[in-house]
Amino acid sequence: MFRKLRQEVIRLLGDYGEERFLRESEHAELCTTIAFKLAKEMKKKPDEVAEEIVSSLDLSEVSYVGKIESVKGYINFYVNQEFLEDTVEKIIREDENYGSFSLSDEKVLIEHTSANPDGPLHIGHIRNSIIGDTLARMFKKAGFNVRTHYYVNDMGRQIAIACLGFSKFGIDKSKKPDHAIVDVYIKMNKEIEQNQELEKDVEKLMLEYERGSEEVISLFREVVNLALEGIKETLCKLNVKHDDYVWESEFVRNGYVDRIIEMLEEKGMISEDDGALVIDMKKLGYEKNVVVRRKNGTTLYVTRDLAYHVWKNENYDTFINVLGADHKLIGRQLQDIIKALGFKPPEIVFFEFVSLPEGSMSTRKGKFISADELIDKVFYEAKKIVDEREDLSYEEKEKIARAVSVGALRYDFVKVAPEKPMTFDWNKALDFRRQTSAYIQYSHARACSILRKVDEEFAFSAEMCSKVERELIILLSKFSWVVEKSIKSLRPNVFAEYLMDVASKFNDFYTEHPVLKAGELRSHRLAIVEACRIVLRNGLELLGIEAIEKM
RNA sequence: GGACCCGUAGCCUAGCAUGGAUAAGGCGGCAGCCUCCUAAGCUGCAGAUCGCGGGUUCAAAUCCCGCCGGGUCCGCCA
Repeated sequence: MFRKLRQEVIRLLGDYGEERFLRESEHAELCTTIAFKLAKEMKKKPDEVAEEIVSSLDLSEVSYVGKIESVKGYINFYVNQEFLEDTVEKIIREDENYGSFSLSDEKVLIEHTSANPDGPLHIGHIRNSIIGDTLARMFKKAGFNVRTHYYVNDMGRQIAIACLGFSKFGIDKSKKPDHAIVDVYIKMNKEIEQNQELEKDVEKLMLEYERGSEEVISLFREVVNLALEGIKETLCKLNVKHDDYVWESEFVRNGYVDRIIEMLEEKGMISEDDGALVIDMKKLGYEKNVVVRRKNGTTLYVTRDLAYHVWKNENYDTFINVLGADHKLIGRQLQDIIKALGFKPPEIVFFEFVSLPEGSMSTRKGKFISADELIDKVFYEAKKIVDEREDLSYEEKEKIARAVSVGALRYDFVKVAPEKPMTFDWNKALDFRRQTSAYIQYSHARACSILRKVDEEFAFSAEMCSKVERELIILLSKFSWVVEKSIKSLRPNVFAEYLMDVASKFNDFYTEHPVLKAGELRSHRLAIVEACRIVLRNGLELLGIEAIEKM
């Protein structure tokens, strides 16, 4: 609804309706600062210009603007009662579809997580998963045709090391498979450090895998699948699911890698250097060249990734990759090479690292906190709090603790803008009695609790709205607008913040306004509670957090 | 050496794209609020030279330049 209002205001303003001057404000629903800009050109005072603009506007042309006024050069727009009534009516009518809109029906591919299958996901990887999964949910809400990929790096050196360790030591079958794999991976790395001769075995294994040796392929498949099995289980606990797992070796086997090299040759972008094939990056503004084929004839990660992006171009309209900040250089190089080949480059969301107080994490050295450990500990803490309640069954308590702990985790990661570095702190992760996600879930449960007690028609009336009710409804109307802002800037934290505001405003309403004992206002307020319930539930769902009805 | 990102109250963050109305939340601290729909809640108080220094502008947390602090990258690794 707010999107509609913005469109109306832009139309009403006509020549003055430039979007970049239009903003939300604490003083009015919308305001424009265009008078400041025009005042300069016209050599007049901003408030005079604003006055002139206001008096030229005809309110009868629009349906949702109730009042326009100019204050100190700002032009403020306020909504009318019809806007409030239509908003509440639309929310209740659309229910679980409220907030959905059709910005575009393009096919979007979102690639995220894509951690090397050499061990369990750690707390840095899940920042990737949570950003990626939340973006995917938001693009769907905006009407896009979304598919998510986990790109499996099955051809890397680290996988060869894991495979070597796997065949040498075997694995502990009593452990979760990804944890069992990382054990032999770490052990093998230590062996290699002490005995450089083993490097040759790693190289041989990589070579044979790329050449397609049946035996080696089945070894790699076994190891990678074991790791993925564990990774999928972890992701599932976090409500993250990928549509497809795409193995990079596919692009070697299906000819895309050969094609990409041919294309590069045709465009004259490639040359030989000491037996290897390299892309001349100086023309694209980079210091160093990029090798796409080694002297021994094997390809590199970037070669397969280029092939993957040619494939993406053939199958999707838009592609978004969520990558750690350490991939910035190679990511930008990839974008530029793909562009130079005449294809559409991926959009990339770079997120900064999650570090431990003692420094950065390393899977190879076994220096990391696994996502599983974090999930278990947070669940345990949540369970302790829920167990204090005596009015809930065992199943209800489990369900609540699960929902609250996953919510706390997801919200903690999603609320921070991707470009901000994070330092992980156990105390903060586990102290979630006042976690924002729980606060939002609690607000939802409160709304449900009221609605459980009634069985009657709701009848919203804009005339009866208090100040808080009015503010609350305007906030509810912004749902799809905030989704749009979030996906355009690829920053899901914007929506996370919005939902917190809704919960906070709902709690204001809740404490100030009795609902069940509101007399003639009862059905009016019930409609507001119902609308809030819907917005909170749909919003939590968008963040991948379960909206529980009791807590 | 070169490049990129971050730096906002004791702590965590929003705002920066598109400069504009008293810099907004949360945590923690202090003081209050349950004969009434879930107190995982609400109210109030205290707490900020928006890293530092210049510049542009009627107006800078926001744009430009320089510096400082933290992180990252610059492999025939991924």
